[in-house]
Amino acid sequence: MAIIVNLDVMMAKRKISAGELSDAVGITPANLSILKNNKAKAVRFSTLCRLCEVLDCQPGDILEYRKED
Amino acid sequence: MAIIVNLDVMMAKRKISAGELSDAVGITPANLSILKNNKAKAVRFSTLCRLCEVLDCQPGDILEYRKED
DNA sequence: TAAAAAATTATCGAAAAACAATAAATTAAT
DNA sequence: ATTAATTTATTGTTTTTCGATAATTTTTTA
Repeated sequence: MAIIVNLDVMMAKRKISAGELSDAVGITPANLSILKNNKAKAVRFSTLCRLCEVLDCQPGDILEYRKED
Repeated sequence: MAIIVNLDVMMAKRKISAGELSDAVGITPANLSILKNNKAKAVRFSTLCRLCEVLDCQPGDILEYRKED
């Protein structure tokens, strides 16, 4: 029962590295890593917005609700 | 260029009112209203999680990235 | 159409969490 | 083995949620 952040799939599709993504989005590599590895407890819409913009995708491509766990 | 929170569609599908939803999710009606009317600047995953649980849906059913605006 | 109910907006304070900056540690790539 | 990239950790600042509450507005109902 958790929200899963899955950036890896879209990053692979767009062939973009964590460093490039953090740079394009405008957050530090450290903070992207926290988000990417499900250590974050919230997201600002401004950040989610930039992620969707750079990755050209929807929030649903990044966020998933899981019942188990 | 913004993240749109659209709870109305799923609320209509589940035939649940704002009052009932805020009650089931465990947040005040005031805070649900802020979220529901795009006045929030972030969401905690714990809140998004409970919304998905109660509405039996995915984050993508609630959050949308819009290029225009 | 008047009264009641529901929803929205506003304000305050407190707790939570993002985020930058930085450095250290780990992992991956060359 | 070296180098580069990523992850983890720490600290301090700023942002924002969220509860509580009240006032206002909108919607529903009698």
